[in-house]
Amino acid sequence: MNVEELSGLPPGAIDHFREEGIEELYPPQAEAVDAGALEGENLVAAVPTASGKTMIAALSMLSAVERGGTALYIVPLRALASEKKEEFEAYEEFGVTTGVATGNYESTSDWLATKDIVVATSEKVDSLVRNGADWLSDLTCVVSDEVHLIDDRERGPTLEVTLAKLRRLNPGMQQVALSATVGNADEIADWLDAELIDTDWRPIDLEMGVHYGNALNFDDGSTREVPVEGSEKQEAALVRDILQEDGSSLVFVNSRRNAEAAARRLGQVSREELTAEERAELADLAEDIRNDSDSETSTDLADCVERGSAFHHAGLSSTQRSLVEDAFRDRLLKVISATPTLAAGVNTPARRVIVRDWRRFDPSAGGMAPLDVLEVHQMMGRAGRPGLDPYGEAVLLAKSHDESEELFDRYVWADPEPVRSKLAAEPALRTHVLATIASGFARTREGLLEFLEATLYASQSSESGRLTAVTDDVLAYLERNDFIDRSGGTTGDTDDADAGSFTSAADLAAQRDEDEADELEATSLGHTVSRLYLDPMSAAEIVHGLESADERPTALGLYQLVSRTPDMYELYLRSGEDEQFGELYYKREAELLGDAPSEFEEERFEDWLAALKTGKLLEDWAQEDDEERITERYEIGPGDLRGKVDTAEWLLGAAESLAQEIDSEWTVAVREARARVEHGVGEELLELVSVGGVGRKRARRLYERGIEEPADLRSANKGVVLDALKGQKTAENILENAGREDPSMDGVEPASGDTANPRESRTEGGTDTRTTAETDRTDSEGPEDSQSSLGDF
DNA sequence: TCCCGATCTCATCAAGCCACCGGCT
DNA sequence: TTGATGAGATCGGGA
Repeated sequence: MNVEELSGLPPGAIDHFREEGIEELYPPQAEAVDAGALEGENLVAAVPTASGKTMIAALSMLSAVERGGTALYIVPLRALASEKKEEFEAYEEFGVTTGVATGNYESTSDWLATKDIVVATSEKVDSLVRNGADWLSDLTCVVSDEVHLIDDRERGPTLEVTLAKLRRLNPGMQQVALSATVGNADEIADWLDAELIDTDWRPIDLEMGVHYGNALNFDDGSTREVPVEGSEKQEAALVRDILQEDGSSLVFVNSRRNAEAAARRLGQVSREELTAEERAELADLAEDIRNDSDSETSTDLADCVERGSAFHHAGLSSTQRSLVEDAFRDRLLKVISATPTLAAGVNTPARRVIVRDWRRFDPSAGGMAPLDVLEVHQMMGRAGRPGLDPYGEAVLLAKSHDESEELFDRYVWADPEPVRSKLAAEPALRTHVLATIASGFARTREGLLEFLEATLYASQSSESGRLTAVTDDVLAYLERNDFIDRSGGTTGDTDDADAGSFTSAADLAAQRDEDEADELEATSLGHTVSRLYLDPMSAAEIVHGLESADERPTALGLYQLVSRTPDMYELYLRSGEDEQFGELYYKREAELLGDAPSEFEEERFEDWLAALKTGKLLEDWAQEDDEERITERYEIGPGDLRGKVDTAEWLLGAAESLAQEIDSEWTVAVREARARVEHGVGEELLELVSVGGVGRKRARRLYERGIEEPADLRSANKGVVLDALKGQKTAENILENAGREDPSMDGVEPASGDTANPRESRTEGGTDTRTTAETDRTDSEGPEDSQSSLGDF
């Protein structure tokens, strides 16, 4: 089918596609058009990655816009949201506008309402529903990308429930679901009342194979000699082999450490094939990586990159990740060793994909557990760059003949697992039941169960009792913690004396039969929790913690509190650290909020200490320890640090709202603790840091020179300011942001704080320029050198 | 006898990351 | 309840 034949698109769209080089539709795309993509029909497209799924979505959305509607595109990751945004923004040339809504993008609902296409993460959409964004009920087309993630234990239920809610809000809207090839795409199509497009078709061939010994055996029976020389690893031989044909490779491994080690080794291989020009470009790239953050991870990465090799995992900062991804797409980097982050993220195709580790440590399985077929296929699907490679190759590594056979059976010939809803689990329902009640989708228990009937879970499950049972447990939990009221029916103990205690939901299950016909209503607290997007269990923990504080909580106390909620990812204790943090615990026990578990409840006590570790990390950050020091001390990457800080910021923001809600007297303490994490500064710098352009380092330098608040910036000696801020441009910007009338720095010389008297160098008449003798610290060092490191306790 | 690389032993540790609000290191 | 890694110990060959 030729693009010319398409009808119902905005004028200019077809020209745009042709300019992009699109003339013919791929078969799955043509099939989608035949199935009514342009006429608002529901579709499920289960096709391999890079087979033009986005085009199917684009055609549906554009035709919906042309009919006067608006479209929503739901993605699983922020990074994908930005990627799609870039892609859709090109439609502006024919008048179709695009906006993005994710946690870190601007998100005023009014602004989004003006856009034709909105790209958002599933959580963001869920949050928008909870906060009652009106425009959501005007949607005429919703696309969900990577729907197979409904299978995910943590995040799948969110997508599932959100889709159900959007359907309820807009009964007539078009639903388009894009999925990897999965075992039961037909079930998903049934659930969504959609036409199914299920195909293995790919724009370029994918050959799958297993390397064993000196040979690479493909699924079509062909063989290729790839000898392993000396003591080198299989992946090294495979990377060299394809590199000699000027092809790139992607190596998937099962841990960060393995990714880094492999990248280091593969750098030996890739460096041999670099041109002088490439070396120079790589050196620049390495420099960018070093500049992005001070940490061992960055240095290691930069060292690899200079040789044309890189590693990629969640410990990298997002900047570093995109630097690596872009350079790989530009063929500058020859090989990336990655954890599964890369398979799930933005598009980074390679000529050859090597899945080195097909097992991953899984404590619940008691050892190494094989990866899902779906996951391995997702990695293999990264092989082959359309337009660049004649075909893609996906290779598994075997160390024995038996393993080779096993890998063929298990992954090459095998079909992916079916997608199964994970909704009927207590943690998932806890949050979604509350949200469903709070946002008015259900007002009674029956209404709630009826709503849940519209989910994939209900359509898949044969035993309907389970969902009901878990729902009842969850309702009891929510009521006990004062998030919902049940009236009309028999309500258990209504005085809520134990609102803050965490009675297990199961304990209360016994009373479920008594109150079948009751009405459900979220309490004011419940509404707040729902809107804040907190797990109710996190909220209960925070509320309880705040209520149990007799004195103003310290920052560490609050940091540990939010760190022990289920919404914070755990930082595990390494060997020996239980003692280290045990000591810290005894030293600072008084600061911690709520009841510590007994030391004899080993597991819970470990969790408590792990939360203390995370809390301490946040405290270090808020005491201006620098990145390098923290990443080293806690053995984490810059990406982890920023992730923790980000999450803490969010949770403390939520905690502040909760504190207000329960009339806690510690609201200000929470706000301050939050601001300190946000900016990574001590209390005394909070004022300064509120000025645009002033971060933790600049604030500290200004403060050391006696400039302690924004007002001081307006009156301070310019020479001193320039000395603190180095760059003239920076200094001018900051003065302007601080509201200074004459921010110009023309002709101003830096007045070195410790040698010259700032008042002499210029007569601006700063009010408070008492420079101190302690200014001479290096920028990278925190001010608190006395701040003990962990080893010092 | 010294030095350097190869080999062995042993302890250690293990994927990912979305969400409030509002403004920007 | 697995297995790759890396640090440190040990070994061995060449000069």
